[in-house]
Amino acid sequence: MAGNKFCLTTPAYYVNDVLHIGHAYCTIAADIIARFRRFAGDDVLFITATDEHGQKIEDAAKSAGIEPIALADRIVAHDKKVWERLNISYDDFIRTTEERHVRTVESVFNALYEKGDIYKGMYEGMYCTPCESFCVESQVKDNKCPDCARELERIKEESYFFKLSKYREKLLKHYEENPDFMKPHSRKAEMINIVEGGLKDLSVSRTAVKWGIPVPFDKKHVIYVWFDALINYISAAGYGNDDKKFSGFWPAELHLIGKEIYKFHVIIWPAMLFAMGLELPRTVFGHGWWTVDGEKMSKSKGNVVDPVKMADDYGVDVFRYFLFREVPFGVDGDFSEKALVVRYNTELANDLGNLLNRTLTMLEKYFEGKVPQPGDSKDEFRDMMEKSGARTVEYYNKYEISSALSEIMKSVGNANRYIESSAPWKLAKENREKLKEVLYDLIEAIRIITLLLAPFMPQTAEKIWEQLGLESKISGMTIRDISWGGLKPGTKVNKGLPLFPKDK
RNA sequence: GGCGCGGUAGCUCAGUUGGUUAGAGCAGUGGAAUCAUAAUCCACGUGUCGGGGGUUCAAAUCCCUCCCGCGCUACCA
Repeated sequence: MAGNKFCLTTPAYYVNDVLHIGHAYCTIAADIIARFRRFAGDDVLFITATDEHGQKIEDAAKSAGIEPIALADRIVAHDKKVWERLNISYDDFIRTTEERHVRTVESVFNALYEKGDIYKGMYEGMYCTPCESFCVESQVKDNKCPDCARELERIKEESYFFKLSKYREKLLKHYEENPDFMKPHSRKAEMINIVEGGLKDLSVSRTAVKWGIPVPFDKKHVIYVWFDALINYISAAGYGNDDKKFSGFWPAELHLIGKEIYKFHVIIWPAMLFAMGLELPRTVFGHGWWTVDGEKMSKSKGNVVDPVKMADDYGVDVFRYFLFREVPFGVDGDFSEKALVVRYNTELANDLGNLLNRTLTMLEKYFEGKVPQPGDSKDEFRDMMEKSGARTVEYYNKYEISSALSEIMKSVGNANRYIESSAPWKLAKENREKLKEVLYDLIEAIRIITLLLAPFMPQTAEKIWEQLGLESKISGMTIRDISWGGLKPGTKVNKGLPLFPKDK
């Protein structure tokens, strides 16, 4: 496992909108996995991106009275601050307006054109002149525009097409042979149906749009934003600009995305990669969506959750914890501050925070704050904790990060129960040797729990680490350090303030 | 319309390839304990597993059908 190259990505976020809980959710998930992979010894390339071309940006810039690139610059600066605030450890942040990306897109477009997988044709569709846009035909009723309800006309427009249809069988074969290509599995059937039902070639250029990457050999066309944006994954991985890097990091292990853009990532993008002769990412994981207090999130309702505000009000780690604790990773869920406060009080303050606090207090009280010499017998508690740790690692490996977190919290529960059943306060009077064993077990269990929890709550983990009195930095720890017995007897603990105070 | 995903305890949800009296957390009630942020631990659930039908020795789990909620339906992300 050690030394594996591990590339993972978030989507390229469109810069016409301010980041909300949905973007944060996806990026934090990627961050958790990236942190775990580094912990597991992998050489990680964690890529996030912004998608900056297209009609929407052009329009937004116009109404703001600035150039599109100026608008994008502004949003990008903001996004970077948000990611910093949320403790996102990305290795690369690529913008689709960057030179390295533009050149890659151009060369891909050229290559596919030469190969014949991109060809010039006519796009025919229902066009709404006032909206200046084509409408999705299946949504058109009575020849009226679904957006503005005005009359549509059927028009033809010159366009370049990507031969998506050519890759139908190859895609189906790939799905068949790689059961973990699409995760979670509940999203699979629909995609297979779509592909089986037949694929139409995809229009990949626009003449009405100005803000984008021009087709290299036909400048009146601009490359369709999706075709452009998807390529960010390989331009950031080094394709066309750093071959050595690219050969190490591609194929990506994981594309993390929201379910709304699943189709682009399991049908269109793989077909593009086939056309380029590149390998497909190992896994595309489509996570669910958040509602807020039971309602759909929307600007008009004014209930859009601002991740920075949540981090300010409750703490970054608490927010990160909640997102993956409340809802199984992959399905839809509901966000509410009320639920967040309940989890804070019960699980973080009462269970985890108090576990650390009571254990350190006993250590101070009975052993002057020094970790005692453990017994050499392998007890039931230790066995249980080791098994739980192994399960946690398995879940991480499968990207079932909510299950990983849930397993960690089970360990916390086990430790609290162990205190009750062994009653150290009695042992202090009756059985000094046994007391040593129990307290060593507890403090060692906390150390391991902290390592496993660190990808979710990096700052909290550091704080616990300090309180445990450990000299080495937690960031330097590896997966080998979760094996039992790593804590040296004699270590002087350093009890501090409660991790999760309850005066909220 | 087509395709897909859901409908399990008051609430939020787990339930792998069908198999002992259907589980967890939260909330509620009672109790124990005192190391601790009055935190912790234990005990307590007559749930039509959306409705109906079927397959089977056996179904929340497979098949059919109906009802309800949600999403997608391809190129203004």
